[in-house]
Amino acid sequence: MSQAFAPLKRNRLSDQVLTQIQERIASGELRSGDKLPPERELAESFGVSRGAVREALRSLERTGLVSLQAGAHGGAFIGQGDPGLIGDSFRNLYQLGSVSLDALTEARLWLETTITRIACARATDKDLAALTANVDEAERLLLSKRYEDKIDVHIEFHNLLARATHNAVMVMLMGALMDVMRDFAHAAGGERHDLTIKARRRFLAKLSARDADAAVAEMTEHLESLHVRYRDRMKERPQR
Amino acid sequence: MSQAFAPLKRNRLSDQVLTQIQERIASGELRSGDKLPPERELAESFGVSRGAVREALRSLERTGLVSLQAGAHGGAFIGQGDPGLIGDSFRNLYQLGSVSLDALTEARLWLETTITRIACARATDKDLAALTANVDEAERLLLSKRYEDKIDVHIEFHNLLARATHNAVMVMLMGALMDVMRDFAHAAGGERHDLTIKARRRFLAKLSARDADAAVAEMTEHLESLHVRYRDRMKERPQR
DNA sequence: GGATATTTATTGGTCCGACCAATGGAGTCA
DNA sequence: TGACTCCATTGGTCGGACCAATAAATATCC
Repeated sequence: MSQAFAPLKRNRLSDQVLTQIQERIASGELRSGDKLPPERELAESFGVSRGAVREALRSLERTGLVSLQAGAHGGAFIGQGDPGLIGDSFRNLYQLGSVSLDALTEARLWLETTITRIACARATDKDLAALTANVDEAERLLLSKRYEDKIDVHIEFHNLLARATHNAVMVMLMGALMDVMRDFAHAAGGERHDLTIKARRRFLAKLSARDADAAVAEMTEHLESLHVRYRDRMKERPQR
Repeated sequence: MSQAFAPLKRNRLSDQVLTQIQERIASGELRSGDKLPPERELAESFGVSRGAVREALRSLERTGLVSLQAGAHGGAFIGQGDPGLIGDSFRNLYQLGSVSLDALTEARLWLETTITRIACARATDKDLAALTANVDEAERLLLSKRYEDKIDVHIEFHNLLARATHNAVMVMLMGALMDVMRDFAHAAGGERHDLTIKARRRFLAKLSARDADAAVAEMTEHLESLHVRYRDRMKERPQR
């Protein structure tokens, strides 16, 4: 059958510079902490203008691949990546209408169910203490005016729970979804945080008892009611 | 208590331009498909040089927020985001040593378990047909020389399974993890694909019968053996 | 001598003004 | 009518200048 040819676009010099540096990172030739030559040198060895090099570096910086630093011993240093970019991606996809709120909350619920099960098996005393401390903090903030703070503490609970799986990727995935959720929460505002806190204390009891099914049931119920409430709120707002 | 002040760095003009455009997208003022003013105009209204504007646009382009297009009716168009960026983020995090192979495969296994359960409940005949067709294709390719092709077909199986959840976010998450897995597979090479195909046929039978527990068992066993094999292979290679 | 201020070299950040390259529409000619 | 040519618009590149941050080297002062 006839192959569908790729549209091919790669004519920009700055993209070629970008690609070449990326390849050196992928191949392991450039590693975290290494320093790239100065822009002027790069420009010369690539045979392009400094502007082209800068655009490439700007792209790399945006992806967390390099971080730029001015000054005498500055330069373009290979970074360590940025887990926050995953959340940014989702945020953008949502803002641009490529994913729906429903899909996000549904996925989050499934993810959190899994996380709860794993956390039940793996959570250390330290993890449980951190979760408890978080709920305590939330309770302290009940009377606070700044509801952004309150929301952030509640969001953090989910991230702490993910951390109890002791799996870095899971922490990142959950963190990414919660980043988007934070936007909603800030926009939607005013939850019944007192009820949430009570639910979380019950949840933590189940978790401490290593009763996975009961913990999942508690979590599911809470999240689903929250989802319904968000959905109602967002309906009243202009869709973008 | 004393607040820990943020380090603050935002002095670059190009970053301020970037931020302002991003905010207009976030606020919904700029939507998918809209066109930004020409670079020269932007530069004038921001009161900065064209170079600064270009660097900002380059950043936006990298994130899939805008796509640049030369020519008479060209310009910077607001895009729709790029789901592939999530996979890129993980790839970078791995390459730069911020996440381990173990964490990735473990998370993938958990994710795939969830996906299997959901797919069992939601997969349509069309989904099942697509999965079957994929395995057929894999069988046809058994004798092929190009092992990259064979691997890609095998990878695609997991993406198709994720699609059977009918949740776009889940598809993206799985797709992201599989992107990284593809790199490994290409590097590690030569699997016993004939065995994999047999396992998948058994798996599909369980899935068609809507027997979630059995399907999960089949999937888990296969993935775990795969994981062990990868790990052994990568040990022989220089770690980066 | 040692602490402090100053200079200086390096490197990213910005600007300007020019020209090239792609592209689609208007105008032209057969 | 239809194919061709020109041209205005807009991104892509260039180079060469200057500013700003930074740390090391140097000079200065007690």
